[in-house]
Amino acid sequence: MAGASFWSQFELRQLRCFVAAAEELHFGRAAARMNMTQPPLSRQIQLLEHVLGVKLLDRTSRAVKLTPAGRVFLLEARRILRLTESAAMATRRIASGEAGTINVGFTAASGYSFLPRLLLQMGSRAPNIALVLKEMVSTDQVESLLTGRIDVGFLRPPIDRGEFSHRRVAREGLVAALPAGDERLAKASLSLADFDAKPLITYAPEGARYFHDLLSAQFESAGVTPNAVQSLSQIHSMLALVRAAIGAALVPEAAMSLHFDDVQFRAVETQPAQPVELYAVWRSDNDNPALAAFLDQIHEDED
Amino acid sequence: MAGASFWSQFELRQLRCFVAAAEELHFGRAAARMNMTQPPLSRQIQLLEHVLGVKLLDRTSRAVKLTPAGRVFLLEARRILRLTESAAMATRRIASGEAGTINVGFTAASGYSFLPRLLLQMGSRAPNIALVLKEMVSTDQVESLLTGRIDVGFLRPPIDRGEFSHRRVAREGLVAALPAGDERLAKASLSLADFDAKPLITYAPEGARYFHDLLSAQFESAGVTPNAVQSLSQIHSMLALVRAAIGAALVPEAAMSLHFDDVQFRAVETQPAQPVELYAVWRSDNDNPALAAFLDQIHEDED
DNA sequence: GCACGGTCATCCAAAATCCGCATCGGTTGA
DNA sequence: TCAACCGATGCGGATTTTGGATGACCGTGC
Repeated sequence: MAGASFWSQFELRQLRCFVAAAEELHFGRAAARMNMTQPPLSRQIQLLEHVLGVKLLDRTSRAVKLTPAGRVFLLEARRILRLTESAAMATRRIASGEAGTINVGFTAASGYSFLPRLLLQMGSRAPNIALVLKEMVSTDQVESLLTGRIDVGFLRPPIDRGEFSHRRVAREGLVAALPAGDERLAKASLSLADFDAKPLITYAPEGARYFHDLLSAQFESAGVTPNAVQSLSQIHSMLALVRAAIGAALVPEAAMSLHFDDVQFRAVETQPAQPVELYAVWRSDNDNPALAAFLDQIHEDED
Repeated sequence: MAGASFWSQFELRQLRCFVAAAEELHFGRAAARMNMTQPPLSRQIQLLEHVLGVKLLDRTSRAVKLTPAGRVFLLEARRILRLTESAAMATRRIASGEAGTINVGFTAASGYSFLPRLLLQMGSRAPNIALVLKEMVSTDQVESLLTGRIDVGFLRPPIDRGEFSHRRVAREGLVAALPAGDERLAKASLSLADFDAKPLITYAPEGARYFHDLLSAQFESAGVTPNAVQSLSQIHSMLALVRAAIGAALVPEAAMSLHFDDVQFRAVETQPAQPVELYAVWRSDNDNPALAAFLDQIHEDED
């Protein structure tokens, strides 16, 4: 091979040598600062100049001066070196979980109360972890967890997949949403019997399987049969129908943060008292370091 | 020596290897792209990971994947490499004179006509050369040239220093500035005799030595003695006095671009016809590559 | 179930690089 | 004229890097 020494690119070592020399304007002192002797420093700078094809330092035996091109390159070199430092720092922070990005899936209902609290808490305790929120129903969350589109999902049971870990993050009770003028508003709290044979807006089994099954079980074990006048899957749509006095609805407590004119809420006694559960679910083999820091912030006692 | 291998810093070669591997997600192909074999590429990436203290690539014998930290570092690495390219490019352009910065000194009078034309021309023919303009009198320009505060000065003769090079860039005639109503306005052009014993605003020998000496010599060789009613060094101040009908003034043609109400100009015949000279002056040992490109744009025939 | 192909890590000898000592050439100031 | 200083260069030795051979591991297909 003819020694085609094509080093068309310089190295950071050369930049560091050059910056030291340009700042000291003295090869000996620059070499001392770089913990080496003067000859190798001279060579590194010669190499850099050769790669660039540009003379950076005007050196006489008595004085070292920057050329105009050297002045410009000094600024660039300092910027590059700063960038390498910050890149290393940023990457270490990502790896340590101190900073990072987490893609979060959540159901509409969890967005009413749980998620805002969580965001607030994350903002103060882990300000460098960015959360990318994606609203999707529970089944889509499972799919997205498997493909890695989200790191963690907030969803309703059941969670069956073996490759998932999960943690219950919230429990809440049911409340009745009643239209203005409903006679049950006179009571401070209701029992399931108060809904027997009364018009009730219920959950669609396809779009809101969890709430549908939950209410079905509750009413069955209480021996109560409400009059299902309509079934929907979105809570805010249900409240709109309540407002129109189509019937009552049973919604999770968190939905009380949705304010509708002429719709009022009353506690409902159930067995157990807080039957509505929300789980955080993530892949056990998720390697996002920020996820651990995130999960540290998720505890049920927050509710 | 205990092997205190403190390499707390990575090298660009490692970044290039990492970017190749991260883009190919295959060590063999990445090595081929880097014109080397797979083992050294593996080592470079291991070294990089060791320096950062962060695992960047998840490698099984079947697949290579970026870790979250690796994804972030890939962006940073690409940015650093882009920056090195553009830094080299920019520096080469500076060195070739294609781009750069030139500090330019100029006298107030040269700013009226010559400098605007020059700026326009430079803007179209050498758009990457930035001109930093500093107005100063000729003596200050000489001082600034010596200390390097300006690369080139536009000034009046004499230029005596041996370390300077110079080039005449403009010659122009003298014109008379006359107040409204002056009887000499009836003539199309004047001779120096028209100023004999008439009130004339002259140049101060300290602040405007060149014009003072020029006019003194002109009048003396013509055998004319005007009545010097006032002496100033700034042309626009002189024109203000002309407007107030204090007297006439002799100014370079370029000053005609200064418009004063009630001040009109008439050509004045002199010997030679264009006695006012402007020179570009620079240090012969100035190493600013942009200066050569700049001087290419400076020719007397522009006037 | 087993052989095979593919992939990345490791080992090791050879090559390349880098370092530092000694020295040179050129300049400055005494 | 000489001594001191500074950066460049030559050269021998230490260090690092390279690349072929090999190993370990894992899917795949027969």
